[in-house]
Amino acid sequence: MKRISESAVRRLSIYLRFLEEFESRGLTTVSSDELAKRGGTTSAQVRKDLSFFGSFGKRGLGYSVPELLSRLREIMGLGREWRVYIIGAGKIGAALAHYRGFRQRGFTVAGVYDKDPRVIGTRWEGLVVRDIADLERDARDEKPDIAVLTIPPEEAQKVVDDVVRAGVRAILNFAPAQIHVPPEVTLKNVNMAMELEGLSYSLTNSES
Amino acid sequence: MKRISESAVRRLSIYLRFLEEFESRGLTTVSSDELAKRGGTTSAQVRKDLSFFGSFGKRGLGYSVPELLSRLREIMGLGREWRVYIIGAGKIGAALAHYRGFRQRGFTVAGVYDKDPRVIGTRWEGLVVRDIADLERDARDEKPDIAVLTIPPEEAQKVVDDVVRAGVRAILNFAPAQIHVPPEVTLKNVNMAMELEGLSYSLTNSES
DNA sequence: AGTAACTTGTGAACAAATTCACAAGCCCCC
DNA sequence: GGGGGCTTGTGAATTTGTTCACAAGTTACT
Repeated sequence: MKRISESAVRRLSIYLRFLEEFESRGLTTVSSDELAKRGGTTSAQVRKDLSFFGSFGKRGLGYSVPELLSRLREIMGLGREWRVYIIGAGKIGAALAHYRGFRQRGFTVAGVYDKDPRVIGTRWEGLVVRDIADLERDARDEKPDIAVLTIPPEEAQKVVDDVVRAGVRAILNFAPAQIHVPPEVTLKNVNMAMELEGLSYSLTNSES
Repeated sequence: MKRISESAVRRLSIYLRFLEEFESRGLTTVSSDELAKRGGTTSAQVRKDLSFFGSFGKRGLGYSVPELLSRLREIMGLGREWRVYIIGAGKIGAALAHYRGFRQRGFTVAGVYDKDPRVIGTRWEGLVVRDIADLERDARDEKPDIAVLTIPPEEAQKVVDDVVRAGVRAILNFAPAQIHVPPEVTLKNVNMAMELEGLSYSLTNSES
């Protein structure tokens, strides 16, 4: 199977969101053009993205909203529960745990870890904060699917090594650190500093 | 001037971070290969990215850390102060305001807004939370450079329209909503749901 | 049944981004 | 001052991603 680009996967996410909205509004079909307009892309792009996984539409008519929705959910792997460790009992982790779409899409917080002895043992978003020292052992045991890192950058690589050794296959990293993982592990970085710098760049270098 | 790609700007951010680290360790020169290894790219890529703005290196030697650092800072527009409105006095906004790198890179919180009457008027990260209804008027007055949106998706587009009308030229959007802005405004989206879905996708579709 | 109005799916053309590969420059040491 | 060992800067080649453009399928209407 040919590899789809990362940007295409992002677009699938966007289409999914619109389809959810369309469904809740009771619409039954949607055209590539409508999806494109809402998502800021072109209809050809939408069709190419979808055609990668099969042909789900009807010529002359468009796509069936419920069908495309269920196909996309399946493609994106949203049919099942994903168990997530949140490492770093801070504000970002809390925001994530609170986020409606998190549970809605099948993500469950299976454990929260921190290093600070004053925090360990306290309740946090309905869970008891565990000691980060036990992370690897617990992970071997509970086999979470995803680790979310919201800790200071200095400790990030060590923690990643721990969870990777324990078998975690996907990491969402909020620490402003460049993490290295073996090729079988998927790593996504979300870096606010980088986004801000991107804005700073475009504010500085735009002689539109 | 030819346009540099968005991914190239992101890489510049990464190089910048490493250079800061190298400087603090007292290193005076660095090669494209060292930057590449740390940043997960190739030396050719590093050189191409930098050559876009001029030639800062010395053949046989590499790049001078302090010089490249100051050049990159200048390129990225980090020499000055950027005034930021945070819209939505929630956890993500607080995480951002707390983030060391935020101030360090010249970003200052110039105002915090919320809609909730119970929150308006209270102190939040050293500032008094203002009423989101006054947003447009205040923005016309204070002319912030950047607006960070950490509010529910339903209200996001309206708020964006307000700040754009008031002259804001850059928006960092954490709301899981597709926002539309005129072409002269730079918009960056950070969408946790999307990142998680990306992980879900790769966990599902990896027969490595 | 025929026609008009749509919309998909997809090769082919195009554009953008990345990698290759190598001449040219620099430093150090003998 | 010449040679060896590095490293940059950059056109050219390659790979990857996007857009075009159109045949083919579908529905609705007469």
